[in-house]
Amino acid sequence: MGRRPCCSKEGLNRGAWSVVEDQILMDYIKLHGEGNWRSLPQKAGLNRCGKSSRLRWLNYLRPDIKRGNISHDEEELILRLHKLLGNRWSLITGRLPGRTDNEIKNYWNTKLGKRKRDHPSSSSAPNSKHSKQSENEKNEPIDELSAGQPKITTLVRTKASRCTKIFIVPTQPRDHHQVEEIDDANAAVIPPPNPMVDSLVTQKAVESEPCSNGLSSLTTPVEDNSLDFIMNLNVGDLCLSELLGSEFSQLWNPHDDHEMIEESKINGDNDNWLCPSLDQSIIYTDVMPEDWTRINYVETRDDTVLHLGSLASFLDSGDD
DNA sequence: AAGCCGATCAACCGCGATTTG
DNA sequence: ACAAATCGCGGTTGATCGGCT
Repeated sequence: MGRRPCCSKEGLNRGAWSVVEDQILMDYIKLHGEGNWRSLPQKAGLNRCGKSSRLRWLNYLRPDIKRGNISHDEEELILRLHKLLGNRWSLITGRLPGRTDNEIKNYWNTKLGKRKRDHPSSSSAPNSKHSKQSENEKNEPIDELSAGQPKITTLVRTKASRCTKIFIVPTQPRDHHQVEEIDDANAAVIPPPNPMVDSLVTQKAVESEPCSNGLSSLTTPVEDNSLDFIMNLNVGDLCLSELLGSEFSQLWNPHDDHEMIEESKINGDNDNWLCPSLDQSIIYTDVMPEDWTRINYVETRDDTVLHLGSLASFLDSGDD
């Protein structure tokens, strides 16, 4: 694929931006909007390459950028999201309105990463030029999602995939170890794109490595307790990212099962239901809304299993 | 005062992904 | 279907600053 270097032109300004350059760029974008970065500098009368202009705008000049120190809450969130997502700065930034990925990345590398180094008992490895990560550590978030949960021996990945099945636990005890297959026709999903989280974390399926909570394969019922069972729900093209873009703490709250599920039967002309906690994703299934709160595992298309309960408690807790 | 060093952060670079023609 | 153009991301660099000797 042919690809010209961005700044092949000789004589372009480089390095720090001057006040005048900033003003020119801001004025131009105010008038013409963002985009067309390659041609923007020429049209705006800037002696910069498009890439540099874009970066300057996104990381510094954008009006919605939040200035000032990272708050304690933001820091906590960064720590938790980094555990979850690894060095997916753009995703992490998506949860921190007004912050830029560059800012969060720098903050991590200089403050949080250093702190982690100083306290090696903590989970995430730093990623700094002063202390390079090993290949194994690099970009690989640490699996602490199951902290406080039944232990699952898993590898956490930040790889996009789509979920194909959801395992849920019913409110009322039903036939023990019952497995239901939902008709594909009732399993279409039309989720809107979620700009906040477009990727996800999956946990490697544990087919050959039974974990303590009893999940040993995708077809073997979970045995959290004697009343639990797995409903094998085919949700078609449900993108797992939509699930992950939702509030798991709300999705998974065993003490407050029905809170998030409102009267949301769609149109009243079919048996499909909207799960409001899934970031307005519309999920058409035969499953009654109350069952959504007990989603326990999501199996993805690449045979990985996401343990939603672990994620929920992880996102819910402020602990390390 | 001068030099060194570490911390910080804006900016650059390379590359994969996506869009466009 | 393909190539080119563009975008966006994550890793890295380098200028600057402040503290220390």
